[in-house]
Amino acid sequence: MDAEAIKRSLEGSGLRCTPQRYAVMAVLMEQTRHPTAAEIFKAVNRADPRCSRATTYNNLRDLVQAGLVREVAAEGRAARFDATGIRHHHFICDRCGKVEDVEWYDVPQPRSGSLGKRVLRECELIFRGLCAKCAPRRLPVGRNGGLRPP
Amino acid sequence: MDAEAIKRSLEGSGLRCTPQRYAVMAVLMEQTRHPTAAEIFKAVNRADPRCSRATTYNNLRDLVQAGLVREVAAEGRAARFDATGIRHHHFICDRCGKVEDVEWYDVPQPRSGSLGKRVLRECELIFRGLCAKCAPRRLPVGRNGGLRPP
DNA sequence: ATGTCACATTAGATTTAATCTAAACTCTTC
DNA sequence: GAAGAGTTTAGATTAAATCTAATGTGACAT
Repeated sequence: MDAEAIKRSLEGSGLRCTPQRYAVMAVLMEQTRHPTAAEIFKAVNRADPRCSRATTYNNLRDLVQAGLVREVAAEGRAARFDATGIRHHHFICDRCGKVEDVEWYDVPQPRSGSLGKRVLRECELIFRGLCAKCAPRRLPVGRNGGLRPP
Repeated sequence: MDAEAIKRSLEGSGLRCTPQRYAVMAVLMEQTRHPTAAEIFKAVNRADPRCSRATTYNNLRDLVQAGLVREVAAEGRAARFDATGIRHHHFICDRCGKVEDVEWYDVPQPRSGSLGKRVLRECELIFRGLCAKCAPRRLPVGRNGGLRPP
């Protein structure tokens, strides 16, 4: 995505396009994987050493609130983020913890009643296993994770 | 689950049934929700004030390694755990962050090819929205935004 | 242009979660 | 009862995230 588009999407959400905010957004969009907040800070701070940690975290919070960025559910202690506009599922590597995108497809709704009084907004799939990089070294001793055969 | 069953499942996995290990397991099994490591430590430590933090974390790690407990994928910085009895999906509340179980059902596999060289072990669904407690009020995250409750 | 006000940013301190360390304890087996 | 693997402990340490209080910036009404 080009600079203008980032600028427009920020301002469309009522956020000023400051250099720091822009940098956070740009780092997130050029990544295919989902960096942690700390990684984003390092990348932004490397590009402009005057950008502080608090600003990165504040901007991340603001971007999530504005809906331009999502926090990704994953194990591990560091929050991971995701700015891609396209819907996708996630694949988490058992071995290295990386979070990758998996092409989107629709998922059947839960049996009516099993959600009770809850209000459903969205749902996504989390796949687990070994990523392309970790897979060749050793095959897992896994059980079938409830997958329906094709 | 009763005490004997916990003891047996620990020993079946090659883990000694120590009072501390037992306590961690018991706390996890009596919870319908998925406590964070810190909450588990507090609960175990309240029951037996002599149980240290490191032991709780060690035991949690050992139990996950033995496959008796799973770490649950969720936003937020604290690891959440789940004594894997029955398979289930997860519902995460947008407002209060609680993680609840949703009845299990099988999920269709991704289109062949979209996983590439990755090795799939399991998959689960993550639903997002408002939990039964938060749904009726529709208030912003955190505190009451100055509105009088209904 | 200048004063003002809301929004942003900053360095550094603080809080919180998790992990590490080194010593001590406890079973089990010989 | 000595040896040794496996556990536990208190406290120190690391790492991530957040808070604080001061400062900077830009829009805009006067």
